[in-house]
Amino acid sequence: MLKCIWVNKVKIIEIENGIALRDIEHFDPSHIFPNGQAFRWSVEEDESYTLVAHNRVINLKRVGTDVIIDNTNLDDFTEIWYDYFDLSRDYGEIKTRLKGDVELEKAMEYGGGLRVLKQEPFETLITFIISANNQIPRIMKSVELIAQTYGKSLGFYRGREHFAFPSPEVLAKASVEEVREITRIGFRDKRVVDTSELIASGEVDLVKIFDMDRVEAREELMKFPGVGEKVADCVLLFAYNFVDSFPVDVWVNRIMETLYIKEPVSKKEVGDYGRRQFGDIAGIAQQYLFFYGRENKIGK
DNA sequence: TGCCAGGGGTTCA
DNA sequence: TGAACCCCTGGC
Repeated sequence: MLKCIWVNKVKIIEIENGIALRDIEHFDPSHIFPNGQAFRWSVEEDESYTLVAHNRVINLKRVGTDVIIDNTNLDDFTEIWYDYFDLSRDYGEIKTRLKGDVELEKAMEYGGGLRVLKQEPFETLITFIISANNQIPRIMKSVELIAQTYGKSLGFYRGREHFAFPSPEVLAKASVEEVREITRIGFRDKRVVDTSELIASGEVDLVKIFDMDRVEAREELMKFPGVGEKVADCVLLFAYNFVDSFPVDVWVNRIMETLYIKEPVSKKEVGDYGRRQFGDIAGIAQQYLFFYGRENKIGK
């Protein structure tokens, strides 16, 4: 007899080597992953997405009105993936609140399956330090090389060996020269090792940041070398679930100038505008606009 | 073929 | 405030 549970209005059914989220709305892996919030996923030939996180490898695919998650079970879903995919949040209600904004309506129509992931803080911090003045394919390659070199093997899935992201302790002990040589992260090498050291030594506590308000948490994150305003805002949004955080990169800058502000302004002004305009869900609005704007090259 | 600009920013002067 | 920064890719 296959087990079936309900979690917050979502019906989850145990299937062979995985689970099915039945009739689930606002959840499409092809909107969630290519949006630059995560870097440890890959597209398979059958257009499903394989993800490495929390020392596990899972595979997701939208099939009709369901989302199929392979290589997992009900326990992992309730303990890990429910939070990871931000399933306690009512995206239907958020979309209703954002209605009336013409640009956002177009963006939500385009990327309606987006969700803001709640990723592991250390991995998110390091990957966004690597993202500075970098490009997504290269970031993904570097992060994979870090995992292969310093992380433990998670075994084979779909013919490939996968590796966990290493701990701060392991990365703190790595030599800067070796990190540069192996992972191709260039001048970001020292920032990655030094940040790992600050965490491994206990000088900065990533767990404590969960108890801070957004402004305080942002200041704390900016203590790390390689973390400026943009990287801090990304970590707040994608790891700590501060959905009022509004990261402004070159794309968001262009998109906001083109669709809303109608004149060139500084990144800081764009950030202030976004938070003022979209309030406590600014980060989610940012994700819809980013996906829509980048895929359609708005402002470029 | 080979050169050059530019990229999900941050740091240092 | 502005240049420099690793490395890689796409455009010419």
